Amino acid sequence: MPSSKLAPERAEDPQARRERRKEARPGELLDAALDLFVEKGFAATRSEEVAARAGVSKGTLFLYFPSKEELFKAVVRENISGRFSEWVAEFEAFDGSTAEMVRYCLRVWWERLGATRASGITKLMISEARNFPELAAFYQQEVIRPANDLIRRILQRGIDRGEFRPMDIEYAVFSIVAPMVFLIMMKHSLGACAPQDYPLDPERYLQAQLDTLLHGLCVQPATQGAGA
Amino acid sequence: MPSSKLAPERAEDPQARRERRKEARPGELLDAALDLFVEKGFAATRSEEVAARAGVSKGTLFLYFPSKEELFKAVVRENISGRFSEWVAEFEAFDGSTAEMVRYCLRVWWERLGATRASGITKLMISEARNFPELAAFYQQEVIRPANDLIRRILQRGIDRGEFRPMDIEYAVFSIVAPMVFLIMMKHSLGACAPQDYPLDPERYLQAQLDTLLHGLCVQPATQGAGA
Amino acid sequence: MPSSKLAPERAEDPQARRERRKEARPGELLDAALDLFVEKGFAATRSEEVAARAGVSKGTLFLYFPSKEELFKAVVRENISGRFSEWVAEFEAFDGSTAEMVRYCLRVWWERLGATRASGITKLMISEARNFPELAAFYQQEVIRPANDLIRRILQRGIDRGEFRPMDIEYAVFSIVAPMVFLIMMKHSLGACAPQDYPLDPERYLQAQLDTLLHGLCVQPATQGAGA
Amino acid sequence: MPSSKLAPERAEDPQARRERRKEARPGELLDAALDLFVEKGFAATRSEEVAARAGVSKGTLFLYFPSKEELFKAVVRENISGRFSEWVAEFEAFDGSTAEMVRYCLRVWWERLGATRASGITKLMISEARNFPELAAFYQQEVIRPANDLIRRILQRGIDRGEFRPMDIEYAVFSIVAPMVFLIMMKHSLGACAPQDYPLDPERYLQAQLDTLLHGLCVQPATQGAGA
DNA sequence: AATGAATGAGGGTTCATTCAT
DNA sequence: GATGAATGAACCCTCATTCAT
Repeated sequence: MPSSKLAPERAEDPQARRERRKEARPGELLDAALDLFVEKGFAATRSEEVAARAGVSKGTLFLYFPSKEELFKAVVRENISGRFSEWVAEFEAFDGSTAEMVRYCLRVWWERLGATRASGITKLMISEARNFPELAAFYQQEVIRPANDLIRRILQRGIDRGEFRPMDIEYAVFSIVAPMVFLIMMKHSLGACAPQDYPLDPERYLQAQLDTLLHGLCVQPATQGAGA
Repeated sequence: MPSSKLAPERAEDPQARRERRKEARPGELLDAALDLFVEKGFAATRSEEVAARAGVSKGTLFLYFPSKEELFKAVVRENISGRFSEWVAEFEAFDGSTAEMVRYCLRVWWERLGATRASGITKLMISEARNFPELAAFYQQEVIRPANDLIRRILQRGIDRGEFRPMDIEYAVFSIVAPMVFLIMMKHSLGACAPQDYPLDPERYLQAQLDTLLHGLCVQPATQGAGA
Repeated sequence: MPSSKLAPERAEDPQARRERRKEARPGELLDAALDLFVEKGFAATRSEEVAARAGVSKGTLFLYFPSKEELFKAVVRENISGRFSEWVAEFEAFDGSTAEMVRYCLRVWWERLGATRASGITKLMISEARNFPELAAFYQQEVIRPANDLIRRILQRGIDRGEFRPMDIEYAVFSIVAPMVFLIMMKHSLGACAPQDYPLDPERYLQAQLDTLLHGLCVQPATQGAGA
Repeated sequence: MPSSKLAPERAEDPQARRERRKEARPGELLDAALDLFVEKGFAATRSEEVAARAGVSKGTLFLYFPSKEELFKAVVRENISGRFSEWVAEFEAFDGSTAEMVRYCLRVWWERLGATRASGITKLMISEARNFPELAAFYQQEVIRPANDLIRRILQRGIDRGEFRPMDIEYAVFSIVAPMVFLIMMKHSLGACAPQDYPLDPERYLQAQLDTLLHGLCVQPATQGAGA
């Protein structure tokens, strides 16, 4: 009877497959839930739909997650994996100009996050933060702070090397973050609703943002703060 | 003893009070609805709660607004789109440099929208767009399109007058929109959860964004697109 | 002040008109209610609509009729005016053959009842009888019994004069009543819904019913009851 | 001591009982719905009441029928239109004279529909048609059209075989339909209120209608249309 | 008498959650 | 563990009825 366990490489017997599936269950459910939460928001996602997409019954979902809220929390926590350390290292080894670094930053961000399913987490988090304050705190700590730190260091590098003008670094960080967040929100919300009204081409968008970001709108560097 | 307080100007004509109430009702309901929609989202806001907060019964709400969706639209019109024409006129009469115009734009936007409760509508709409396509379309038409048009015209003016460098206007619009949307999202989402983690001072934020926006990060206006 | 009452022929003063209207109110309300009850049934008729059609406010309706049910009862009672005595006299004076009498009966019925708004009462009564048993009893007594009596006498005359074959008079009455009731029901229900599906021409309908009624479907008078 | 009653045939497999219940549910619900629709009308029948009568909760009803309208349609299909094909086949195989066919038609109709609870559907439909146009259209298509077609063919057969006189077939159909509809209306409307006033014996009623239908009232087949 | 703003009990429908199997 | 039938609390919206004016 346990012979099947002794012959792992042979044709799967159903018992074994079942065991493996059992362990995979939570992951499959979280996967399905991520998609649906991102697409429809927390309230509008039906538990049954999550279960169906994961290929199990409604009851099973509640076997693994005691409530829809807990499922949501698990989804977010599961998907906020800090890959920041790796990126930080990358940027520390970066060699070019800081302007190039900023360009690289947005490009990399888009490729590794913005364009992937993970961007849905950002959208989700921003949309539902008020309903899940503990998650929001978690997200703040795990994602936002490290990201801001990284960007802050890039800006500081630019200033230190005389490439960037002096600036209010703390808030200038948002000059880089805002375009990214905005793109994600568009992609997952209004842009997903009526694509014809938002023909948002990410490449072109990022290019335009970078141009503004690095050089501003004005022809001549005007005296800062003038007229404000 | 507080009789003077009870009849301050003249004896209230009860008919008049009733009439006043009737005229005040829509406003009171819109007020309550705005608060609740922003606080809990469209779907999670119960009609009865809106009515209760306005001090009337459930049925009364539907005397003034035929459905929850129409109530939402009325909230949007009352707080945002109904005011565009006035703002557009203001900008058409604007006399200074286009850089000043952009500064003025963000400042006015912040004072009249961003800083008010109405800004919650934007957050709400972006969060829930996918669940309410009809509302999203309405918002797109009534708010987003006019706003984008206005900004596009400002940018065009800058270019025409030789104040702004040539640019991809269609997408440069987002350079102005993104900082505003980002501020709103922070204010109503993560920022509303843990204000201590986001000591976001709007004035300082806007100042920093404007600096980047107009002059970019770099010391020297680099050749556009170079180094990318 | 009461001068207006003394000068009835002069231009109406509003007070007088109001007085007259006041007396006409119940009738106008019953009138409006009849139309709507016939058209939409009791449950689906909204009180406010009745009031509106009568040109008064919702509140006024309840001034005259304490509830929708009472209004309904009043509508039916008001419209069941027995004009039977007059018709009975007419038929007693009838001179032609009894077959002609039957033809005359259906034609007269159609002209004076079936084609008029009064037919709505029949539809209404049959539709709502179960919900208003007292009205049903009233209708039975005031309308159905006299009508059946009249028809029974016509049939008896035919038999007595050797024009009609012997028959189960009590039930043969329905041979005349059924086509009339059926026409009314069609006219006010399914036929009013999808006229294109029921191109019911009353004249042609009555003609066809009379043909069957008087001569039957068979070519030869078969032996009665054969094969049954 | 009544243990034998508790396990009459064999020990119930609980799974089997549950399965059986699931399969029985739609039927039980349709049953309850038929009763209530007939008794109170479509609009006045509350979903919860249907569920309660079937011994389930409100929610369960909507597990089996997506809406009250669909429930009604299912009731009609279950009780009327679903049985037409079988009846049509019966008539196509009919061998006797067409007069016998008509007699058979009314008798069968009475036994299988008129005398059953399902006849209430007809009354209901006629009473409420104007309020539920979609249901009316459904009923027209699923019930009335097939029934009329069948009757039309019977009449045509009579004419073709020289048994029936030439006639306005389209309208002669009503000569057969009207007595049936009338009987139903009496049974479910006025007759259901005050049975003592309507001692309507269906057998005798149908016999009398058939006599008139086949042979008319007159002793001699008069020249058609004469005297009108 | 007349008004019409306000009420609030329902009714159809949804869906997270439970639990017998 | 897994299932999915069943539940029932909500939620949006309607409309007969009331009552202050």
